[in-house]
Amino acid sequence: MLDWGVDQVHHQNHDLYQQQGCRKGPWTPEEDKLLAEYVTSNGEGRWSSVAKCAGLNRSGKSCRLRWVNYLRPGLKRGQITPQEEGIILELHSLWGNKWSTIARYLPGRTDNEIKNYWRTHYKKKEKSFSKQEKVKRSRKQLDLKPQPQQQTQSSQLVSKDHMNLDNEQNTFSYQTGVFSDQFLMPQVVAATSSDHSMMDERNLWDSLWSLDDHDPHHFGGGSEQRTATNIAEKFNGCGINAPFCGSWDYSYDGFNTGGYNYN
DNA sequence: AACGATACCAACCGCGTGCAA
DNA sequence: ATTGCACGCGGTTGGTATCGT
Repeated sequence: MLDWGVDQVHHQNHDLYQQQGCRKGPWTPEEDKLLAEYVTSNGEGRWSSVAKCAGLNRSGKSCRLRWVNYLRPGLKRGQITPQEEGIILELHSLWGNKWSTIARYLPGRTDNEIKNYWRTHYKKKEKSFSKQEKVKRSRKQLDLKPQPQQQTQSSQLVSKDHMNLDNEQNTFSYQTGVFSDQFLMPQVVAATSSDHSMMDERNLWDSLWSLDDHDPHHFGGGSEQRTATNIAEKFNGCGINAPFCGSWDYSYDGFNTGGYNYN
C-alpha cells in the first residue's frame, strides 16, 4: 500500500527542488524569445530540460505554462466572443470546472483564460445573475450594433451537412444541429481541418460522449437529463454556431446566451 | 483629482496521474 | 510491485487597469 504521507512529501520536495534558484514572476521579452525559439525548433515536452537547454533560469513548470498560455502559436488574444461565452456556459453547466476539457472546444483559448473568464464573470453571479449586468457587459465588451440573428453561409452549410444523424443504435435523432464537426470532436481539428467529409458522424457523438467519464445518458444532479438532442437544441436556440472551421462568425446578435436563467 | 472597489489576467502552487526504469 | 520523474489540471494569488463615487 502506498504511503501517501511520504508520497506527498516527495512531490512537494521535488517541486521545491525544481523551483530552487529559479526565476519567478513575469516573463521578460528576452525569456519569451528564448523559450519560443527553443520550443519551435525542438518541440514541446521535457520541460525541465527545455528550461535548461534554452538557457532559461525557470522551472519546467513555468516554461510549460508560459508556452501553453501565451507563446504557443494559434492562440487567440482579446475578448471572449458571445459565441465562445455561450459555449463556455453550456459546457460548464455540463462538466463543471473541467477547464481543459472546455478549452478543447474553444480553439485558440486556454484553460487558464476560460477559467479566469468564468471566475470573473460568473462565479459570483451563479446564483444571482441580473439582466442589468448582462446589458452592461454586452455594451462594454462588444460595442454592439444590433443585428438580426443569422447564420453565415459557412455555418449554414455546417448545419445542413452535419448532424442529420439517425442512428438506430443510439437513442437520439438529431435534426437541428448547429455544431461543426470540430466542435464535437476537437481532437481531430488539426488532422481534418481541410477535409470535413472524412468525418464519421457517429464517431463524433461517440467522441463527445466519451469525453472524460461523463455518462451520456445520465448526467445526474438535476431533473433534466442531458441528452445529445437537448444540448444541441439549446445551442441552436441561442444562435450559437460552432465556427471552428478556421474563422469566426461575428454576426451574432449580442449577448444572448440562449435564454438561460441565472436567477 | 483622489481613492477605494472591482475586473482582468498572468503566473504560481499543490496535487493527481501516467509511465518508464 | 515499487519508485522516481515529468506532465497536466484546477485552485489560488498578486499585480495592474479600469470604473465608480
